[in-house]
Amino acid sequence: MIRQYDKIKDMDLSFETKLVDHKINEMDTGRDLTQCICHVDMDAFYASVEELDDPSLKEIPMAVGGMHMLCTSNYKARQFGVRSAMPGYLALKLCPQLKIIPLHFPKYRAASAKVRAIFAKYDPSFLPMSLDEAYLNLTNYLSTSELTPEQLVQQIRDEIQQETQLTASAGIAANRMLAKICSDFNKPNGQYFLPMEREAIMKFTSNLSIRKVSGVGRVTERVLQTLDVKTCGDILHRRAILYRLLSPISFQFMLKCYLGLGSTNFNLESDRKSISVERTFSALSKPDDLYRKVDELAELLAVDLGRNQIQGGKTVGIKLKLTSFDVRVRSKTYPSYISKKEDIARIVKELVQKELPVSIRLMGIRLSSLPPKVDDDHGVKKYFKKRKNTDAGEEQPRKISTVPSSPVSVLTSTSVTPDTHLTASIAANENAPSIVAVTCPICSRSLALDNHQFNQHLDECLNKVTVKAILQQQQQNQSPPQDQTQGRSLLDYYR
DNA sequence: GCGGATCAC
DNA sequence: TATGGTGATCCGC
Ligand SMILES: Nc1ccn([C@H]2C[C@H](O)[C@@H](COP(=O)(O)OP(=O)(O)OP(=O)(O)O)O2)c(=O)n1
Ligand SMILES: [Mg+2]
Repeated sequence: MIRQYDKIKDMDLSFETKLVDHKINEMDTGRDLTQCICHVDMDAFYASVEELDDPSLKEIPMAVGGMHMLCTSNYKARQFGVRSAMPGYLALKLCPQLKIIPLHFPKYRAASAKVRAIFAKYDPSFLPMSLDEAYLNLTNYLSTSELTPEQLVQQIRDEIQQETQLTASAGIAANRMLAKICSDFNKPNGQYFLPMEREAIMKFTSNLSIRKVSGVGRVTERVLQTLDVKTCGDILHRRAILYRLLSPISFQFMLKCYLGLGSTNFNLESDRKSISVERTFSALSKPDDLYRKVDELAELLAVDLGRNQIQGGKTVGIKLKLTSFDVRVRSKTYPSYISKKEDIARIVKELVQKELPVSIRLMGIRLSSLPPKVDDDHGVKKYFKKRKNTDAGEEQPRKISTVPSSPVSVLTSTSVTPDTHLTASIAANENAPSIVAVTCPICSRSLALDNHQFNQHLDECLNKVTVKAILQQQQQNQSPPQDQTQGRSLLDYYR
């Protein structure tokens, strides 16, 4: 894609610009500002639930999880850089006083149920995204009430606090994408209202970091940064380039970011497409050990199948994470549904066997191509679709990639290089493959990287300011001849 | 349909 | 000592 970019960047793209402008105009005109969408997100959820049972935890840095992995942390701990999905033992290096509390899922489920009961009062069709998070469409409720959106959401949050002693943050806006971002604006224990008006929305997005948009993760952020796109507003300046470089789906998603468009309706009860189970363990490589794992996982998966009343799946897949952390996925599709644990185990073992020899730290098994959901609703009713939502291609961000063959490249000729997946092409097409030994000015590690890799490394280092500041502080404070390995491993984690 | 990858939570 | 688990989507074959 970099190569494509180099080729395109100096071309005259007035034609593309005109075409894109027309599309933008179309989308802008179709904007739906009639709905009032609210995103509610509980604050430091698991940690806050733990603080209910032990209020002394509120005063100290605390995280929930184990030495292997933390699920979340309270806000005191976040000041030290302790976050979700961080190994506990590394978090302890950032914050030696950190107290780690084991997970208590039944408590989180109970708290979640209370919160959801409140959601249901204001929107019976609310859309839960996880135990601690949901979207509500408040349009109907507001039409029967004198309250302003802000007053109503304040009331909902008050009610949550009364019922659970837990605090929530909320965002109110014209669609899900915006409401989600707004809920983060005044977190914790706050709310933000973005008026359902075009001007307010355009002002809001113009300066908004693209990374705030759900669906734009670390990788996508970096790629867009390469194209000088840091905010949603930047998308307009680079619209022609983006049109040429991105797939139609990705480009459409970018325009939606620029315009602040998003879905307003909730596709409840969409069919599940796969069911899986995976486990991490200390390294295994002996075939007998691997096959024993297969049996354990097949048993778990079979139970889960029954619990969810799923007949089976036609596609059986495995996932192996090597001790190098490389991941391999393999799958095979059959003409009939697989469901018995013995059948699952047999097929999975065949798939595993082909990968031998391997040394792995994780094994996962998965069934997909599941049967269409059984409606326990009999009779002809089901033939009259309860179509609450006819949105085709609704909320599909993800996967920035090169456009297969843009309309223009068809005109301009020649089968250009087969466009590869974005990340692959960045690695492969990097114009200066010369690997150079350099020393990172931030983490002081010597690195053997090409130019692009080095820049990525710098980005990472700069993104982790909090972590590094604390690390350096610790290195200074502690006796000089100390764990070189500890500092290194922590930085490796943020590679 | 397959495999790699990204993303949310 | 120690770097999770589940499900979805997208891309290019
Ligand atoms: N990678 C992750 C992210 C989150 N969670 C769990 C723990 C969180 O408590 C819960 C909710 O996720 P959030 O992203 O909403 O994080 P918190 O609610 O903990 O914090 P906050 O919303 O205040 O930022 O999901 C997890 O297990 N693994
Ligand atoms: Mg939360």
